[in-house]
Amino acid sequence: MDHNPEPRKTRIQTENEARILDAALDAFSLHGFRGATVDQIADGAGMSKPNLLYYFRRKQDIYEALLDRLLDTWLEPLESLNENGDPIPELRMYIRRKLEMSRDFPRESRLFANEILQGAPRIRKMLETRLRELVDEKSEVISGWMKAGRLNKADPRHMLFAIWSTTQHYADFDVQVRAILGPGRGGEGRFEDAARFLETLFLDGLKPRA
Amino acid sequence: MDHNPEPRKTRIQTENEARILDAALDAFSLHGFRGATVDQIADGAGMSKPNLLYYFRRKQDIYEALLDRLLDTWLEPLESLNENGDPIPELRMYIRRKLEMSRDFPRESRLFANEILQGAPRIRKMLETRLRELVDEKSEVISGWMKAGRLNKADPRHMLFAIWSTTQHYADFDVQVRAILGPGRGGEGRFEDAARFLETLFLDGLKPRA
DNA sequence: ATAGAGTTTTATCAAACAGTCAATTTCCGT
DNA sequence: ACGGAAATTGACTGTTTGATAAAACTCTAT
Repeated sequence: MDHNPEPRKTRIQTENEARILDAALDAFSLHGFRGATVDQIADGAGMSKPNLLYYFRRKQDIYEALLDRLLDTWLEPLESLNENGDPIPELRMYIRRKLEMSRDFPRESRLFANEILQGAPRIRKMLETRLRELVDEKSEVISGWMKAGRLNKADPRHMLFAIWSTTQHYADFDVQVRAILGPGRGGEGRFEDAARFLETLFLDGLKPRA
Repeated sequence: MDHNPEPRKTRIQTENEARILDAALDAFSLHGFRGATVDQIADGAGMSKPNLLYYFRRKQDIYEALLDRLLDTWLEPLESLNENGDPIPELRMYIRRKLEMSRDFPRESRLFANEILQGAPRIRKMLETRLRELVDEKSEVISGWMKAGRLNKADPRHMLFAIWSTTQHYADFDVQVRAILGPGRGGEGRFEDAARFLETLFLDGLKPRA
């Protein structure tokens, strides 16, 4: 009755798939799906193109495997926004974690940015279902906090957009950020500066209290 | 003595260059430099590929002409930030204008986003010189406002990053924004909702006043 | 050690690609 | 209306690209 539902992976298979996906992340995050080439990925993974295509039969398969694999990681911080926590620390934590993801996984951020920039042809469905439901759910939570007077009243969805955009900016626009901050301010400390600024912005805003 | 410094442009030349640049903006903003093809652009411009290449000899020339042409437009709102104005209205105006640019020129925004995402190989120099100097100058203005107690103290450069990222998000991540807001909230009104939210965020923040 | 699955390589293909060229057609000032 | 400049076209080139086939090699469980 066992019709071989999950072919067991060999050591080599596991290793090579990992190398391929890593090289593919480099290529796709930098050039987008169309701009990246299989040769480039094979080169980065240190193997011949036909050998790469032995593991992933089509270029598209590599790309989709990457997106699949990264999706959960990407949404996890929002998923763990806790309705029963204090709004301010919850928000602070969410912003901090999103910023850390930009610092630690910039390629992943750029991969998603590229995909969405190009019209999200391969994850449109996911955006309209899974992501939308998650945002709907968490928007209710935030809305509840606002109605209880524990947060200023504002559109919770646009609030999430603002958190995403400001934090992901440090991965997606890294080149620009570093060009502007220069070698001094643009070093490793830039993420702490960003964290400090974003905390001020999201909690207090910029208008001095009268 | 006249060694033909600026060959006069004919009517057809003017028209065709405009059509090409428009079609190129479609293509490059959606697929990036490497992902867009000359055939695609020629098709969009309604002419044959050799004819297109009669006006721009290389693909790269079209791309660079686009970037050149759009740069001034793109930086203009920041350039017109007025040191002698009131900080709050100045900020409000700047955010509003940047948001309007996302609404009215989403392709231009995506073109720059693509270029920077891909490491800014063709505008790196400009980022490190012209843009950086502009930001330095305006950061001083903002810093002055903060020192005078007319704005909360915060890093002015990261403040600009926040304004850029939140406003451009509505152009660059438009697909995602619309997927999440749905047909109801995602209609034309989304920019007014965004404007309202961003004003609340940047001026008051989210923490209720004690 | 060996058989067979698993892996890698060489050789190759057709399509897509950026760009060229010579020949033709259209435009426009006189 | 006409002559020369400007514009357009079809046919083509060399290269890159994604993908395939089959042969050769390597690993591993027995």
